[in-house]
Amino acid sequence: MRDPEATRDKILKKSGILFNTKGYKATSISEITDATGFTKGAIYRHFKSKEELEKESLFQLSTIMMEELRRRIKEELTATDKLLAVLRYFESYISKPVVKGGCPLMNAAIEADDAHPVLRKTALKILDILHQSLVTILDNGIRYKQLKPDLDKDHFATVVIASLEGAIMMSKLRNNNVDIRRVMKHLENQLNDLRL
Amino acid sequence: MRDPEATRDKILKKSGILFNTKGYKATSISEITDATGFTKGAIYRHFKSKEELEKESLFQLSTIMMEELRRRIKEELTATDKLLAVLRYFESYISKPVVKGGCPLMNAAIEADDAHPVLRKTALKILDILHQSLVTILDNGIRYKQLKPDLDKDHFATVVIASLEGAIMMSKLRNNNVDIRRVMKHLENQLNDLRL
DNA sequence: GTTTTAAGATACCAATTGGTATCTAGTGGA
DNA sequence: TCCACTAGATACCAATTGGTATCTTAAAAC
Repeated sequence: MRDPEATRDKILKKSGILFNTKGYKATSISEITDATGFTKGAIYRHFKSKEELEKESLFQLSTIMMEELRRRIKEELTATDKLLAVLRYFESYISKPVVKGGCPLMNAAIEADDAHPVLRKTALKILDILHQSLVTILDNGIRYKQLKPDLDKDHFATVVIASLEGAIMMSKLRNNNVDIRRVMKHLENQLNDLRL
Repeated sequence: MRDPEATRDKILKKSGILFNTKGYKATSISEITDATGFTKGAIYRHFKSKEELEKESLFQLSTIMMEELRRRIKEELTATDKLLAVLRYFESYISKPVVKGGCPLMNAAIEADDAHPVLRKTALKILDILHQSLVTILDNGIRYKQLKPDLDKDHFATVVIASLEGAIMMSKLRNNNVDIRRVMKHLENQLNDLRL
C-alpha cells in the first residue's frame, strides 16, 4: 500500500500543475493536500519547506518540457526540420499543452524576483538549456551544409525563444492560437532565409 | 493637511509598484499600508476591495506606460522612426524603466488566470490598445508611401509585441540587456525590409 | 462659531498561512 | 513473531491574510 517514492512523485506532479497554473506564491500547502489526498505530514516528510517543493516542482516541469522537446527534435533529421519541430512544439503549448498553465520558464521568470532567488536560478538554468539546444541544432545545420555558415547562432536562438515565449503569453491571454501562429509563420520565414 | 485625492493617488502609485514587482496575489494590504504610510481604513475608504485596487493599479500602470509610449511616438515624424521609437521604448524597460518590475501587461497576463477575471480583462484591453497603436503607425506608413502597401499589419504588430515582451522577460531574468538588444536588431532588420 | 460631513486611524474579526511536534500504523528485516 | 523504522495522519502553533465596525478629527458649509 505504502509507496514513498510514488507519494513524492504524486506531490511533485500535482503541485507542479498548481504552481504552473495558479502561481507559486498563490498556491498554498492546503491546496496541494487537497489535490494529492495526502496530508501536510506527508508533504513535509518529503520536502523540507514550501520553497524546496517549488524548486523541485519547477525542475520537474522543465524536465518534462525539455524531454518532450528533445524527443521531437530527435525525430527529425535536418536542422531545418528540427527547428520546425521546435516551433510546432511551442504551438502545442496552446492547443494541447504538455504541462498545464503555459510555459514553466516564463511563469517562473515573471514570478521570480530578488525575493525568490531559488526560482530565479532554476529559471535561468532552463533558459540556458533551451538556448543551448537551439544553438546546437544551428551548429549542426552549419556543419552539414544545411544552413548558411555565417548566421549568428546566439542571435537567432534568442529571437526564436523571445518571440515564441511572448506569443505564448499573448495566445494564452487571448485564449486562441492566432498570435502563436503568426509568430510561427514569421519564424518559418526567417528560417527559410537561413537555408542553403 | 488632508487631501483625499492625493491619498488615493499615493495608494495607487505605491501599490502599483508593489503589484508590478512582487505580483498581485503576493502583495498584501499591510505591505501597501507600510509603503504609503496610510492605514487600512484609508485604503478601504478609497477602494472597496483588494481586487478593485489591483484593477485600478494595473489600469494606472498601463496608462503611464501608454502615455509615455505615445509621447515618444509623437516625437517622430515617419512611420519608420515611430516604430524605432517603440523598439527603443521597450529597451528602456530594462535600463531605466518607466514603471518598475517589468512590463505590466506581461506581469498581469501571466498572473491572470480564470480565477482572476478582472486582471485578465484589463490585460486584454492593454494588449489590444498596444496592438492598435502599432497598426495605426503601419497604416499611416502605408498611406504616406513610407512602407510597402502589401505588408500584413496585424501580423507584423503581433511579431513586434511578442518578441519584445519575450525579450523583456529574458533580459529581466538575465539581468542584462543582451537579449532585448538582439531582438531589437532583428526587428530593425524586419522594419527595413518593409520600407519603400 | 457651530454643525455636518467624511477622511483616515484604531481595534477588532474569522479564516488561512507555512511550519512543527506528536502520534499511529504499515512494512521490511531479524 | 516481534522489533525497529519510517511514512504519513493529526493536532497544534503564532503570524498574517482580507475585511469590517467603530471612533476621532480635520475641514467644508452654514
